[in-house]
Amino acid sequence: MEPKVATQDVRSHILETAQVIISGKGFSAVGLNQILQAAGVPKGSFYHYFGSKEAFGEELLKSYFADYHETLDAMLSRPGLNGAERLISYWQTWLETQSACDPKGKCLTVKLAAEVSDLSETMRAVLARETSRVVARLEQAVAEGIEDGSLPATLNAKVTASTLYQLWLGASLRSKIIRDPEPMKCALTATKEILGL
Amino acid sequence: MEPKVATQDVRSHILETAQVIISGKGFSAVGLNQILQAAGVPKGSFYHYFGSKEAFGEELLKSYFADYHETLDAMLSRPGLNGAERLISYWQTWLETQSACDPKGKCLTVKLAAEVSDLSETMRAVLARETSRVVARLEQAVAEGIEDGSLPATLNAKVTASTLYQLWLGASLRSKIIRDPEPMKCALTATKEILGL
DNA sequence: CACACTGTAGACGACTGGTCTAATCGTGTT
DNA sequence: AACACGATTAGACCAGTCGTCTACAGTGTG
Repeated sequence: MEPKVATQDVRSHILETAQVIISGKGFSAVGLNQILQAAGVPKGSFYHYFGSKEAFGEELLKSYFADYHETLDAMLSRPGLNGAERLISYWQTWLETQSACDPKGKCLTVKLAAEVSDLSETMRAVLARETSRVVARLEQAVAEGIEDGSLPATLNAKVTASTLYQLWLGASLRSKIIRDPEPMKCALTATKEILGL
Repeated sequence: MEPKVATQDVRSHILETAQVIISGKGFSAVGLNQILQAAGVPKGSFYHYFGSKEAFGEELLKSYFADYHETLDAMLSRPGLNGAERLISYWQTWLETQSACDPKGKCLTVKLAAEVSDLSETMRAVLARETSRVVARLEQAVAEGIEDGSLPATLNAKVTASTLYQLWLGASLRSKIIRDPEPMKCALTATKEILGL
């Protein structure tokens, strides 16, 4: 017998299970059945926790980004490093997690952005809002790097953050296509170049 | 009554119709019925021309890239411009076509890469091969720019081409998410920067 | 005319999709 | 012990999926 879990945990358990599956197969291509079967939750329960598949997708993204922001902020606040080093450590981590096979760490933005943006307005809105927050946090980090002198003062923090985020989004996409981390390595080189390092 | 069309045209007609629909809704989310109804072609014909939905997807990508390579090559061969100008004109065009509403011009790579890469090995292979050809053509263009002196000789053609392609892939993705061409404008600025213009 | 062949036509099968209603379960109160 | 009531679930539901299959139209050839 499975250990009994509190009600809120069922919800999170569905979300966690789904994240792994969906980050692999996408949103439309995955049925509720598959997710619920994997989670060991009966189909009837789904609509007790979520209003619809779309609402569920929204929650999935929200919970994913909640984690993401936390990790991101931790990395960009790490003491003992200057601004430039903190930024590079972030992208170094990106490279590593996205190269690894572990589906748990795969980026949902890369996987779902194109598919979901034309499919669900609410899900797109979550992606828009949350990725903007990521870029804003990166912008802050760039500004800090300029402040502490580890980055050239000639940089425009906003544009630089945007550019780098886009570069890495695209690099991840291309790595996905060719099944090789080389594009992300290339992106890391370019990142250092752009940051004047 | 519809005008009678030659047999080969039915095949292309299906492909053209599908491209518009799929570049909007994605691959998994679109059913054969929808495509065939829009094209005015019965289901029986579909399986006469294509072995399966997946095989069809492969052909769709191939035909898309056939056009793409042609346009790309035309743009990067245009006489009267130096290497740098030809490159910029390509990205200027990218910005315009992807900002426009016309679904006919939407980039299938941006739309399908993430979805398809984990869904169909054969479709992924087409994407891998064809995007590599695009990058190779860009690399050649960068090399020409260095040759004719319109680009700095310090550039590494291969890395630069890769980086720029990835940057634009990501910029398009982010523009899709936030429904605003601003990321691509930012990419254009960054492109000029990277090219030393 | 008879035949073969290419392509059209769409009904059909087996199955899966998301959704919802109606019943069951669990727990706390009387 | 009996009840009530919300939390949870089983399973029906139908629309839609891809793919198959048979029937047939049109054309060119012998």
